[in-house]
Amino acid sequence: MDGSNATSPRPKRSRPVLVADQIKQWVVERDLKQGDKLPNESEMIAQFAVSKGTVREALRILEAQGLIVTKTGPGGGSMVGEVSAERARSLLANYFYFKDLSIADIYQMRKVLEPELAASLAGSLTNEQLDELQVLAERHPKPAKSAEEEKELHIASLSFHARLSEFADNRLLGFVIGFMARILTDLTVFRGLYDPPNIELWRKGRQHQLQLVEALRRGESDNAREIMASHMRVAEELMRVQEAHLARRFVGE
Amino acid sequence: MDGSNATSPRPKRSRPVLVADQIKQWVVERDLKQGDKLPNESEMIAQFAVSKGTVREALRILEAQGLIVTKTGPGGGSMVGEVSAERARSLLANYFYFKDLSIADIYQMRKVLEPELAASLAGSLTNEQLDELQVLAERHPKPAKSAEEEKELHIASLSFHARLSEFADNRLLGFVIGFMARILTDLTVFRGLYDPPNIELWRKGRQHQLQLVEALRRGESDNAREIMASHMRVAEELMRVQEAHLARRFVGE
DNA sequence: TAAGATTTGTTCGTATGTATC
DNA sequence: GGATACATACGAACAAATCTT
Repeated sequence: MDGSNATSPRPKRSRPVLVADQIKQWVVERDLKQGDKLPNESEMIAQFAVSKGTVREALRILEAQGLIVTKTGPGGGSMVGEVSAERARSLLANYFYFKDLSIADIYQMRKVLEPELAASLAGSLTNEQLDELQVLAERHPKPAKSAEEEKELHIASLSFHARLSEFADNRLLGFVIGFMARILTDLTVFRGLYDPPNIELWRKGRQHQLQLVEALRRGESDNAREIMASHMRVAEELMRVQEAHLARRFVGE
Repeated sequence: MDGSNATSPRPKRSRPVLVADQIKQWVVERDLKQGDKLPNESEMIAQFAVSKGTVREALRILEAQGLIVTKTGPGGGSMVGEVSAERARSLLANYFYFKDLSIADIYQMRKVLEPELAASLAGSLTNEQLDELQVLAERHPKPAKSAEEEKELHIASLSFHARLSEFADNRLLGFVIGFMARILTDLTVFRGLYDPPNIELWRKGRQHQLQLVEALRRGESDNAREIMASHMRVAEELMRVQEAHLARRFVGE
């Protein structure tokens, strides 16, 4: 589950984190599953011989990591909870907050991972899933006329990839791709990464997504891989141009 | 930094997490960097008009995510902290705790990411770094004779990859590879993924690592990529055999 | 070394809120 | 609606850690 297997000289752990570790250990030892209940506060107070406040701080620690959820009322208390994908993405985004990834970094990975995902999804999606993807790809039939429209276009395109990543059988592959889509979305929202409009590239990008859905529908694995690879080359070009533009703005003013 | 941008109907947030969000916002608004100090407990109590216990729970939430560190004594208090790579790996591992990734899942990614890393590292490492990698690769010159020795061998091999990942310029690529090395190490430790000894494959694996260091030293990017690709094929075979063995043990007894 | 100041760490008692029956 | 079982929140006091002199 965790480990918290830090290094040697152990910098002194406060009682709440100690209690949190014990609770984690308690869960792992008993092999508890999602939804299984933990002892309530008063039992923990007795069990660990600490005060109410300390137990509560320990529970908040576990809650912040998404490991437990807590409900009030009779039959309430804490139970083992599933760490949601959204929470995992947020926690990981915190790690990269000060690392400032470049567009090039992200696309170095997208270029190899997205085609891999496309290939492994060919022929394994339901018609419902394929139709949903098609709807996502068909949005915004008109190329963007303004920077604001281009921003929307960009976010829409990323949501196509985000949704695709959720269909992955390989949860690790799906998570990493979804995480990158989220990072790029954040960049698009927070920074000005959406102008100037680049009609020709967007047209190609939309065509790629539609072609990809068709290839997936027909179960053409290699074809899907190749289409996605092309799509990534276009998308990278689009982002690269905008990154350069952004840099120019910063320097020029 | 975070977002916590959940979906619409908002399931009711307790006061500590509310305060934690406010503190986060406070940090982002002021663009605080690592090491910058936050207000102390009593100031926060006044600022947010909540009790000491509530403030402390909020601080534990942020601490659990690695966002702040807290010290006692004069000049103490909370400050913005760097989320360590180890903590980020632990938090992410929690997400995958119930997802049980297969060996195949992990190697689908390693096969494309590790060669990419190797290629991008060629010619950009210092002699010191290269020597350290060589030492790691040269450990265990004798093939394993027992299951226990094979386990050590496996962990040593993974630590080579973990160290390599820390040298990556691309922090995202480095993190994902390091995370996979950790997951595989955990599997090796917790489950019995190390016998029977497979001498021939291990010999090949060790040769690959030594060849890789040489290629990196000479700055041969394509060569490094190809060696790592071979290495991954061997490693996958090694793990695949052991996974089958493990499955047989579970069924057979 | 020792004393004092500062700030977090921990406990306890009490009261309030909330969901279930 | 009322009783019950549980978490939530507050406030005051004391303990421990750490810096300064």
